[in-house]
Amino acid sequence: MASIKDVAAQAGVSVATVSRVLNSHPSVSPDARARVIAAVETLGYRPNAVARSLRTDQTRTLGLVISDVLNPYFTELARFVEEEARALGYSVIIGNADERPELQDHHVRTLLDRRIDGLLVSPADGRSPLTLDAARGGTPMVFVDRWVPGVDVPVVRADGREAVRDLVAHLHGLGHRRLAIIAGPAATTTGHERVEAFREALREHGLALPDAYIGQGDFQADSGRRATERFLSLPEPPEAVFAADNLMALGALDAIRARGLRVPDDIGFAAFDDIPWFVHTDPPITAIAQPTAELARAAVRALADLIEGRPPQSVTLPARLVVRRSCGEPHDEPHDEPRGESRGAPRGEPHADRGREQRRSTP
Amino acid sequence: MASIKDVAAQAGVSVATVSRVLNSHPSVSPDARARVIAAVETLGYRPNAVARSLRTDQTRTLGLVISDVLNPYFTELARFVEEEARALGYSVIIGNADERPELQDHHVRTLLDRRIDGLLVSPADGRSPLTLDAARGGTPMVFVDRWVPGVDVPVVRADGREAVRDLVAHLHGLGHRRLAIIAGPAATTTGHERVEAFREALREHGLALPDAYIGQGDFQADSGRRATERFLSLPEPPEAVFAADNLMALGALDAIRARGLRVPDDIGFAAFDDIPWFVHTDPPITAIAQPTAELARAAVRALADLIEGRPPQSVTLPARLVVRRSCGEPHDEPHDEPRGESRGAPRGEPHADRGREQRRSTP
DNA sequence: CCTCCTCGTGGAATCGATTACAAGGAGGAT
DNA sequence: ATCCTCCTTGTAATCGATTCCACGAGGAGG
Repeated sequence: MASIKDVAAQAGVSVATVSRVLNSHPSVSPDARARVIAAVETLGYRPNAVARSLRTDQTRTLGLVISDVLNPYFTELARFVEEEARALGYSVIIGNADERPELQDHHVRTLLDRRIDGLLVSPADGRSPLTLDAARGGTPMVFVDRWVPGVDVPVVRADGREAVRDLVAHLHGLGHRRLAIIAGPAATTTGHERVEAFREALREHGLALPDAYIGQGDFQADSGRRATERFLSLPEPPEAVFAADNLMALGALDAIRARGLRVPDDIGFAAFDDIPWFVHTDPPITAIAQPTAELARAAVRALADLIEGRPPQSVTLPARLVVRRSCGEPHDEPHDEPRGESRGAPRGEPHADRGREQRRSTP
Repeated sequence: MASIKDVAAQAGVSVATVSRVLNSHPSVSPDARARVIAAVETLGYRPNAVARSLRTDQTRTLGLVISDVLNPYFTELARFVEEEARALGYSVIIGNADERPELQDHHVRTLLDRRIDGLLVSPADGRSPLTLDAARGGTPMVFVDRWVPGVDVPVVRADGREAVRDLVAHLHGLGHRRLAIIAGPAATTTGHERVEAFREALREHGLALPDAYIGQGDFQADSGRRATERFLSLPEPPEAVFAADNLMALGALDAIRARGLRVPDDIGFAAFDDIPWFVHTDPPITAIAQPTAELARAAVRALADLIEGRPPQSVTLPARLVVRRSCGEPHDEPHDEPRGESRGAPRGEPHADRGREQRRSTP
């Protein structure tokens, strides 16, 4: 592969001049510039990013460590992160922790070894010392979605408290009283925050959240399945189950279906994180949607600010409840309402069924 | 951040010795080795991968350019690719082309600039000259899933021909005669191969595939929606629709639902690519499943072979039909069969509903 | 006791860029 | 004509590693 020396030789100038042309430094004569450009063209030269990074001590690369690529929420996040980063002139390297702390460490280490300019982390485990060392060691870092309390790192996340309150009001309004939750790992903020928000919302309705109604999950489908099986085996099983992420929701649905039960007739159901498929499940699933694109953009901007020496901003955006049919039919709608063509969604709507959905802001 | 010089100074040896210890070169005295290791420890030294890459001319990194991260099939592929690569001592950088040729070019260029050791590509557009130039330019490359004919690059892919034939037999057996397909872009191999397989299978049953029954999609949900709307507006709409990937399937379901039609009663439905959610849709969707993990592993191994100078192997694995209920109830099963606990799947089954599924190999 | 090998070690070149510094030439002001 | 600027250019140092080569010490063999 051609190097800068080859270009210099071909253009009859020194490597310094070639470099100046490449970096659009002003003091290069039009003649030299033209000759360099021609040489670059004929040789098909592309600067070696590795060498450049070594010299300039910057890679124009961001690391993104997410907890689980197979989780559509994180996939979407990753996609928007890359988009915004590209707009700001950065590349993104994704590390998938698979909800395993040691894998998270592996990726953080690898990314640090590659001297990425900054790190976007959604910690699978807040206790990993490696990540915190990196932050203290001066690596620009921003937490997305999940964070670690007590560390001086900007946080970009969604606040589901209001939406959870709306959800509980919705469930309560439909007559459900025994409400259970499948929680994420306690080592993650999203793991216990969602439980606390749920517990608090229940209290507002004079309801308790017994331990038996808290399933310990790990944000993976299997744990949702197991927790739900346990719920259903209880002498007094819950009337509605709330899964704290969409993968555990998948597992929970598996378990409910395996029992031969029907949602919402036999049991109400809702999930955190909204994904396109929730419109097409049987029945469509009531979910709490996060503003993923905005989160991604805010996180990248905060990280870029940190890297480029501007003051970064922590951001918290509200999640919102999207009501569908998995908790029961709303009272004000007839049960066997005809579904004609007239109900078709207008063009441009991302999902046709959204016409039936009700969005809640505050009750 | 500490460099190799700092370690050398701390250990009282030269940088050469430090480097030898780091690369476990045999001729280092036990004493020196111990001092270096201690120095590395106290300084928290980690070798700079950028500098190392510049010198050794290898990055131990693979590039993976996929057509769309939001497509669960590719996400899964990416996950397994990273897993296998990690096992072989490589990192992976993912580039998401979003089905846009110019974005694919952007990522290929960026990855090449970073001097990745090899490239795994699922071409969004076979006509992109950049990718082919790279292949001819000597960059180790392997095509996954999609490929470009007439280029000397190993291909790892699934062959859906048999499974499509099984699907058509299944549809025919359920009485469907007017069958339509939502195709992917003609510029991709998977785009036209699936149509050809479908057409051929229809011919075996004496059925034709009129142009009106071929929807031109682009592997994105929206195109599936539009194609399906067009099908349903036909004077003689198809009795069953086959979507060539899971995202177009999502769009197609949106369109069917918007019309107030029911699957499978009003229209039969099937899709290429099986995803976990297909078990929980209304109704569960009959799909053609690809052996994603095996494809990913084979692709990474082929690429590693190429990089490390061994002869690489092209691999083609069969896809297989997974029958659920979206094409109609199988004749030999009662329609309103009771769903008791006895039908629950055994523990350990990834998805509970699989108990109901029938796997076909050949009709 | 001398020679030859082996082993451990350090010096220095190298990878491909960027950039500080010096130097040469052109042009304007005096 | 001389001096001073400004503009352009090249030489060489540098980033942090790896690795070739040379050198000295020490042991084996003659």
